[in-house]
Amino acid sequence: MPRPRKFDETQVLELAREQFWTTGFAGTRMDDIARVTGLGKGSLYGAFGDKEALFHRVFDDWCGAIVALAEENLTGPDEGALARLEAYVRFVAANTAADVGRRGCFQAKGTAELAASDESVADRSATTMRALLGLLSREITAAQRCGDLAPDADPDALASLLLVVGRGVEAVGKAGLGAEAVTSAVDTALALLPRP
Amino acid sequence: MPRPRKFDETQVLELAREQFWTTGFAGTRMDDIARVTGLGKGSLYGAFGDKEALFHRVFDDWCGAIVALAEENLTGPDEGALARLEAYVRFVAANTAADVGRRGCFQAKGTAELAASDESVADRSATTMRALLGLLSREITAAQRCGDLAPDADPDALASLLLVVGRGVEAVGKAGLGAEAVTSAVDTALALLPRP
DNA sequence: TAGGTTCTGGACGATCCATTCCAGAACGAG
DNA sequence: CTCGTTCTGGAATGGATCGTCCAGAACCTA
Repeated sequence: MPRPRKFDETQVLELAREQFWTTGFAGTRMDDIARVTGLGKGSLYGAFGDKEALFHRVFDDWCGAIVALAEENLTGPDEGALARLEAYVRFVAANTAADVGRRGCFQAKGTAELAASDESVADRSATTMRALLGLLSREITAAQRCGDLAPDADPDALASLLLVVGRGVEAVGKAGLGAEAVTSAVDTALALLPRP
Repeated sequence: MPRPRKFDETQVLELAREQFWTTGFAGTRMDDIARVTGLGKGSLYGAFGDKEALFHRVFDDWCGAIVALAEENLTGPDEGALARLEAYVRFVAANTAADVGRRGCFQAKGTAELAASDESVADRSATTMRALLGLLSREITAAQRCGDLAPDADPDALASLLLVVGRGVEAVGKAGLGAEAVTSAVDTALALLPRP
């Protein structure tokens, strides 16, 4: 009869993610993961496979969470679409502005470190970008339907811009540009959206 | 009488940078640097100090080059300011669109990996962002003077937006979003700049 | 040519690190 | 309570890696 595991997998994965987020894939040792989770390495390897498998696991989970959060925030009646778009982009910017330790986004950092050499990370990142683009485009189309955005504007183009702005503020925030410039860029981008 | 060095320092630094660019700081071994430069480790350590010192050297040089290139492209008579701004942002996007290996920008990747833990990298990144912001703002002001951009628009806000767009396209390109979306975002951003 | 000084490269030492191993413990069915 | 099975943790293994060391070579002046 199998003995059940003693630890909470969800919590262990969260702690592992935080460590990978802070020190990157190559810069994190399995001893670090063991220390922050309180588990022995035998348990970590038994439960999650090797270091790479664990990283893929937490990275995939995080990418999924990002998309789920965007979907949650970018769904509703047409009338509220523009407000939701603005709130979402401001939310992304606020996260960056609040990031005084300049840790940056886990998804962006994992991508920066590994996308060129790890196909799994590369694919997952691309899938995530396309999903976010799709959600933004859908919401822009909704805003256009109820007359809050210019009906002749290309929704995919505007979606690309908003995605790029979201990712750009994360990048410049991580690089050390002040919160004021970050907020300013977002306000400007939103103010420039074409109205009817 | 001192014996001159046998190797070309500039070339060695360039090769070292390429290796750090490809595999990151933690993911690069000094043996890798030795291999791609053709030097022994005794020579590397003798000439450049330790691994961290070498990384700082090539990172600082690269940040300087980025700013110098931007300054070169964002200088001239007022009449050409808007064209230079557009060309510069398109140039940044074109680099991203052409990056099929998804290597991304060395400065962005170094920042992503190390800014949270390495003060020297953090400072250099912040300085670079501020310099780029200043150059963009100056050029926007020039475009406003000759009537190509709305004179009442806040140049710093527009500069923040263009910087964020430049960094954002690099981030989404690295993440795997297609060249079409990248180009689209840039075209849209430039099209939305406020004209008189 | 000789000699003083510096450069060179790769073996080496010390430490690091991913992963395995296994004795002991925990679990639950019979 | 017993016993079969799985879990656990941390020592051990084997290889990795940073940085040092030093014999030999290269350089250049006298």
